[in-house]
Amino acid sequence: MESRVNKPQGKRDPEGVREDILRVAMQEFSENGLSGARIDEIAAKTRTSKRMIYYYFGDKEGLYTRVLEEAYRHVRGDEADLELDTLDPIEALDRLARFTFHHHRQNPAFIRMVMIENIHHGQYIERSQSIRELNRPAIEKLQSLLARGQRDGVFRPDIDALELHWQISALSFFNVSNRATFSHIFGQSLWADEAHDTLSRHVAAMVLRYVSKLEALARRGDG
Amino acid sequence: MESRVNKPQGKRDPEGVREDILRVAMQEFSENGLSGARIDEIAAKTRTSKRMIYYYFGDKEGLYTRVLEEAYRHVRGDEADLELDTLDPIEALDRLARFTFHHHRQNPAFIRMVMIENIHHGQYIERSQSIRELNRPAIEKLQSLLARGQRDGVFRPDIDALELHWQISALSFFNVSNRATFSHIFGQSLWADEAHDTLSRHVAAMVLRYVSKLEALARRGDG
DNA sequence: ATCATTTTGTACTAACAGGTTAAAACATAT
DNA sequence: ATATGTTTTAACCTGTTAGTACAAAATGAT
Repeated sequence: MESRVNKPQGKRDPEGVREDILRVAMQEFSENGLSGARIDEIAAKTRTSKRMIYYYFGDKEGLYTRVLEEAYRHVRGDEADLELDTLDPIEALDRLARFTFHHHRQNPAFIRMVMIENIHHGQYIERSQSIRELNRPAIEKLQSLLARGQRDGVFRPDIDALELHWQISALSFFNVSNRATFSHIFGQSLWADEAHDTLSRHVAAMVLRYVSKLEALARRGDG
Repeated sequence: MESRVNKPQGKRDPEGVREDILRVAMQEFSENGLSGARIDEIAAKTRTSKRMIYYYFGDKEGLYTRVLEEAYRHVRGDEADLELDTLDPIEALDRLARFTFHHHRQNPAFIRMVMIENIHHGQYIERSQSIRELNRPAIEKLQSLLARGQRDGVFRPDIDALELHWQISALSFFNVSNRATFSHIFGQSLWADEAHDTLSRHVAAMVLRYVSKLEALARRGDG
């Protein structure tokens, strides 16, 4: 999608090589896991050589760690453009929930990297300060959204922003992460294209119902 | 916990050996994944030898598949004793949600096996008919619970049992599966022992609010 | 011209890891 | 006892894989 802007005319392109390696490595790690991915396979799919992987990233774990960071960075970038401040709190929360659900669904490689990292008990993410800083702002935004809704009297006063973020994440993440086992057991119906919208609406509804005061719900008259 | 009842006095004990292997293999696979686990390591931790693993399970994938089945079997066994039929629908759903949340938290090895299997796109669970049959009844029970609540006029009529099961699972699963990354980014607060009860209550509340008619909620007067 | 950085290429290695060979010990039925 | 199938032991084999050694060259900035 977003390729580098200033490609050098000469034959050297260190940044390009790095990015090429990272792109291929993301593909391979997210598909096969840390121990499942093969350095030789990654090397073969880049336009450079195995030697360069070690030159730039040291070892397999170093490469994996950089890929993990890159996955978070790439995904959190998109979330900035939501402009929730311009909407009233209910609209904003509805939009946020649907966006998160949709966005996770669009980024299976990211989801898989996070799954893999959790299998490893988060031992590589622990080395990364930047990932933490990348994600914190999401809570603050949600916090201020909640505060607005509480000031307006439409949201319950005892809702915790972190917990709500957790709930939205859970519903959105699981939809991608557990699709294989869940749909083997219970069928594909929830993942048909038409069901996607429905599910997304229901997730948002669940969140809004949880957060809203009863009066506000009754006023909006949904069930 | 449940060890074999009739241990033979002689030196041979095929069933015991099988179970011993499965127990150790579950430990190793759930900890390290399919490609991360080591047959030699598994063998070393059993009271038998590597050769016996191949004798009983064919190859690594065969062993993994049996471990996966065993994980589902073990976990689904506990869910039968809930006796939801004796409670009124609201109580029953509350209890089901809390139980699921708690139960997932008590069985991290199961959660990890499911995560790992999803990383493999469910290619091993696909071979197992039994796992499907183990899980289907859960939906039927939930379906009849919903029907009761709808008959009583306390639940909304347009709630889908499969979708609701999915939602409860998502909230309960994510709590275990993503603990490492989530708590690295946002802190440990949601996983403190005291927070467990709170979170569990909130998950149940979220589910009940989603499912209930507004009148029924107002009558119960919770916010 | 100098010099650090980046790239290429090949061959190698040492450990590892999944899987096998072959034969012995055991249990049981006849 | 002997025959027969099952379970267990111990040593062995082979392909794979992360990572390196070594050597040299192309490039770009100063």
